[in-house]
Amino acid sequence: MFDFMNTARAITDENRVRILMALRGRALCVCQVTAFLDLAPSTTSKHLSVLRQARLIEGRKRGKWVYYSLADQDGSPALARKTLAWVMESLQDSPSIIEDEKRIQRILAREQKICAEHTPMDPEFYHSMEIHSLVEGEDD
Amino acid sequence: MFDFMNTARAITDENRVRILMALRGRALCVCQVTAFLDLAPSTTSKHLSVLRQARLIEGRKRGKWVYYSLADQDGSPALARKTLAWVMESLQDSPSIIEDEKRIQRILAREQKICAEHTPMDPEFYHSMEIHSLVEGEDD
DNA sequence: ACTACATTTCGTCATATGACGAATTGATGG
DNA sequence: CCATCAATTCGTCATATGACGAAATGTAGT
Repeated sequence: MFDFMNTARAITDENRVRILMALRGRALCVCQVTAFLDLAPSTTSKHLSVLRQARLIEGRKRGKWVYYSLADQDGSPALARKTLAWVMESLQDSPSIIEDEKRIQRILAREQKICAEHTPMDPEFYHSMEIHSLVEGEDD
Repeated sequence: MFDFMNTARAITDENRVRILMALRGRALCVCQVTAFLDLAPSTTSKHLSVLRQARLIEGRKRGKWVYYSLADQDGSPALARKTLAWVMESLQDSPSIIEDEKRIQRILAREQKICAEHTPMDPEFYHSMEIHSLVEGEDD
């Protein structure tokens, strides 16, 4: 019950739900999520922390940046997997989520012009271009 | 998105989740739910109102009493159905929920001694006597 | 070591939420 | 009609939550 309520509370906030949907099929670092949500970095960080504690997302450090992605299909508890499936299924056609996706695309494009290093380029990290194969390697 | 957040917020409260689980397979009136949760009637009423607005439960008036049951499989929106399925599936083995079930049984037994009319008896109302019939349809 | 930048932690503040009791509404039955 | 009981609505209060900025932490490059 505790775990369930913890998970339920994690998806109570609209910005956190937007983060989950934004992470479909890719990893984003905190500053990208911050730009996306247009919040203070500290606020974004807190949201990510809540989602991580609920085991809905995972963070991987890469140099200065921490990249967050949806929790691994296999490694995460059943509750987290079912919750993600429920959220994705419920919102994939939501107009505001589709708008968000466009917004993310713009942010990613802009970032690549300004600062190429920002997007991690090794294919090892990048098999998350499709929704199915979310970040696989696990080393910390 | 609005509907989704509304639904998500509805299941953020532990007492509301307990209500949903308590209503598996039966209808309960407000005073029974109140006894079950050990809350003030006004508080229970508010919780039920939130759940009903999220289309997760339905209320039917019977004389002085209002009986609440889980939302009908067919009549309710897909979001509500999926949400209920997710909650039921996630919590059906939870120890605290099993304890709750015992508590409900005690309340129902006691009530039947004191006031037999309290439990509605026509089969038309009782479409939900089994737990299974509520949770099983999970395809769309 | 020093600087720059990304991220996190912490303290604070405004608002949202859940609890209650009092008062209201609605139905039953004397 | 009036009393009674179930349920709801409303006002209030304490606490939880999400927002921010300031400060701390961590990493890379000079």
